[in-house]
Amino acid sequence: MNIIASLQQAVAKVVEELYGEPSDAAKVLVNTTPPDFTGDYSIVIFPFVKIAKKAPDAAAMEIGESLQKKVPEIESFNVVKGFLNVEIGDAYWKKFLLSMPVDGTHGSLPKNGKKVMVEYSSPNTNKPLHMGHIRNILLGWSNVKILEFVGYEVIKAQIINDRGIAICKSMLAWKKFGEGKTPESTGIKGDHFVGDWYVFFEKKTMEEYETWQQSTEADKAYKELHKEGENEKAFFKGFKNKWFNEHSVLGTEVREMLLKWEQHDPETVDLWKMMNGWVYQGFDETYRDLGVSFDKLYYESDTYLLGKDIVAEGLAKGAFFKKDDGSVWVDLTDVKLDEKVVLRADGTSVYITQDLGTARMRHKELGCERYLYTVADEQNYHFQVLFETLKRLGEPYANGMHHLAYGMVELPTGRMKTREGTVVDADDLIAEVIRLAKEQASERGEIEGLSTEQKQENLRRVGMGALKYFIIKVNPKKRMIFNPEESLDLQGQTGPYIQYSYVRINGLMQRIERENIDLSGAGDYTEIQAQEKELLLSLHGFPAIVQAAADDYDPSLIANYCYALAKSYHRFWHDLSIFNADSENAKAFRLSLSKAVGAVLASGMNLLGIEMPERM
RNA sequence: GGUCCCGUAGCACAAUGGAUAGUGCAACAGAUUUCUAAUCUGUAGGUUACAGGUUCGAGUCCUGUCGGGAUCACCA
Repeated sequence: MNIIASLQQAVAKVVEELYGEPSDAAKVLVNTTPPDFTGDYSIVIFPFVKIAKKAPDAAAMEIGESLQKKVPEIESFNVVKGFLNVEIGDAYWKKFLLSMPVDGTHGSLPKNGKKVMVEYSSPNTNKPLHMGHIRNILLGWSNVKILEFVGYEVIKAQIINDRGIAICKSMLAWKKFGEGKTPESTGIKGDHFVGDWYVFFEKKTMEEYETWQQSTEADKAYKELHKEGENEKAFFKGFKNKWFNEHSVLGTEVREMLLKWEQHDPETVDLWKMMNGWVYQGFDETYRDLGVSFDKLYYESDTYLLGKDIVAEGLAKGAFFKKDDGSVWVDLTDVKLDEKVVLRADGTSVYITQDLGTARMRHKELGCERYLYTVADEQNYHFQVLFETLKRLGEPYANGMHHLAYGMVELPTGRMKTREGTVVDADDLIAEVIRLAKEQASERGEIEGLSTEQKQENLRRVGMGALKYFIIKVNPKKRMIFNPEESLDLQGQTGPYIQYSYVRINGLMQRIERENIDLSGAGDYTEIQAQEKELLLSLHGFPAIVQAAADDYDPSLIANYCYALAKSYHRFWHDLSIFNADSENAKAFRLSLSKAVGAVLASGMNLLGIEMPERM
């Protein structure tokens, strides 16, 4: 058994024996001892002083003495201000190290037979992926890996928002002004190509709007509708949506196009398929660069009409009610949410209608125990409403629903805005960080003995490691500020820092192989140093970190863990000789320790979707 | 205005209610006859927004104030 669990149980037992009151072993607090104190683990004694009817230090001494008799691994203990610090004997640590798997399975759990779906990315097809998508994708992917690691079968899914007015704007712009150009003919990546036409549409619309503002019609609208003291500029800014819906030629045309699409007009559907096809080719490339994939693709064009049957059921069950105009609502005011419409008066769906339908359809298809929706926290309210509504409908999977919410990514100048051109494009960012890695590598001089392809691949991993680590290390729930210029450091608390410690270990492992070094003396090493103990404690704690990350859906815990482990390793490397160690046993031990650290680093980073370079 | 989230060093981020609030960047000063210096060591930087409360113990929990953000569409 894990020593921490042993300590917890022993403490609970000792407390009961000494003071006659049972206590919960799981609630006994065992921390790693801070560096300034002696010991490996510290047990917090304060919770027991009341029942002990003694001063904290006296109770701690008493518990410590009984504990030492019960737990043979305890070598010594000391008491400081109500903390019981225990030191674990080297025998335990050596045994731990030699029994720790180095094949990447340390901390993993056997298959538990349960299924989880993780939905992530879920882009719109009218524009390329940006910084915000990257956070979403890395978070989703990382959760997939972590859940698999602790035993779940995970289904990776995305819903592609492939329909609606937005994609029609791109389609219309291309049809009117595209002159038959294609991504192929222009050499522009498909998703960017289609996104460019969306932007072009917006530009043309603005031109039309500005021209219209000179018309007598506009003059009339201003005179009739402007607020007291509102000048023309302010008025027309606020009037834009109304103008687009009621006066714009392009607006009319694009709405006609959407209508044609909904009526399955063959020409429109063909155009839609062709342009979305371009977008998917582009997305595939970005997903490949990010190293992610999906098991299930859902298209909004297939799901947007779902959910009406559920609404009818809900109405019959009395979970929903109908208003006089025929619209259907759910009343959630008793749980501090509002009344929400679930079906329009004309019988057409709203956003939540299709989400209700999609949830049921997916459960029927996948039968998962849990469903995770990786979506930005601006939709918190929507998911509260969705999940609560599913519960009221009595859907059997409703309690397994979870909104994996994450904070928005902002720039130092504020939110990213398409219109202001401040959106950080995903592909640009990926290219830039790899370029940066190459630039910095060339300043460091050549690595010998590698082919050009190997070098390129290593540097790609370094660049992507920097980018991914920078994003995934932040607690997902928090908003994050992304500074593209300053943020992609390759020094300090970064992906490359961790990768570098792995590369150092990799060098050792190659030498072990080259020189056919025997590691069997590791168990006979007798003087574990502080730097070594630090590593052992860290390796020992990895499974608990993974479990916490899985429980909280929080990969940043693993990111911070990997950094701490790498930092300990760099210090160990600096302070202690490995191949030139004082004894053969020390050498064997340090090499074994290095091997274990390398395995856990690679495994931890893999859970974050980060690959390790062999050399750098 | 209602609801929810956030406020930690110049900046970016840590800290299951536990010891003296940590780490990186930026700044300054050092370390390479030794397994890769994308490394290591040191200096400086804090009334954890503010005011109360609960607790043996509060950055963390509760209340209020101030500041920031999200959301409250028959949009998605």
